[in-house]
Amino acid sequence: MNPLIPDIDKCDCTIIHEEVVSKVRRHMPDEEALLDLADLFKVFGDSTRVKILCALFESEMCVCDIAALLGMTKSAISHQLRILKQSKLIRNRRDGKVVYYSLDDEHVKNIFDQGLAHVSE
Amino acid sequence: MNPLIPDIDKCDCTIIHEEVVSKVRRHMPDEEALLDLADLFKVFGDSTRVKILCALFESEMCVCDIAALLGMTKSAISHQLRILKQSKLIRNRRDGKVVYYSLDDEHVKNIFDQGLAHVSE
DNA sequence: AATACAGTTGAACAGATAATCAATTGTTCA
DNA sequence: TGAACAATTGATTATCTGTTCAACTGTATT
Repeated sequence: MNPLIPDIDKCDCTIIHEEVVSKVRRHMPDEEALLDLADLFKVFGDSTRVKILCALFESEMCVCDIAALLGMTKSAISHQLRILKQSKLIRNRRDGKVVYYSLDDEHVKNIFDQGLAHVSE
Repeated sequence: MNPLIPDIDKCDCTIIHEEVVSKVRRHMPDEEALLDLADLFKVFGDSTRVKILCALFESEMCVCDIAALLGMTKSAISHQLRILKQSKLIRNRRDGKVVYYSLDDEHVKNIFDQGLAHVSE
């Protein structure tokens, strides 16, 4: 094995631009950060969750409200709210029988705006 | 059917905050834009594609380079590059036998930076 | 205590998805 | 022309994921 090109023995091809690969490798974020980043975008990658987040940009809402807004069952919404909460994107508070959900992150709006800028081109 | 609350007959619950729901509904982006937005984030929601995009932040790369960098087969990389290209996030140019890929969108970096800001908290 | 209702949960099913493998295309060079 | 290699493609398979359904929890009200 060529000692100059470690960690790439799994690749089924000849290295064409060795300097480029090692330069890029030095600048890449940690593996763990990239996995977390992909997981975050995975949460954004569902239209139901996107709609929920967009709704919460405007106002705090209870599960019933969101279900009515999106024309879906409370169960389906609740499952998605759980995922959004696990990702620390939303928070909730209980008032009697009603549970209100709201945004818990200031980055989401920026991310969505940039995303909308891309898709509307 | 109550004419004051259209479009929500599929919901299995009593409307609790009718004013909130209709106010939010007025401010929501178009259904189509939200579906496109979710599809865009779906593309970002895979660690292989995230790594490819991060790599291309640094430098134009050929399929071989990317495969070597990530320790994956050219085939697997090529499949993902196709998805990224369909989403107009990257472009390519051919030089002889080699195909070089590079970024084709200025929003991606901003989106990733905001995303990394969220996950690193 | 009993009823009503907002919300949650877990199992199950259908649809989507990413890596693998084998076959193929496209280009260079001898 | 044919060998070599970068890259692409389609089918297959294992895995993941979102909704549905039924059962359940928690709180208020009578």
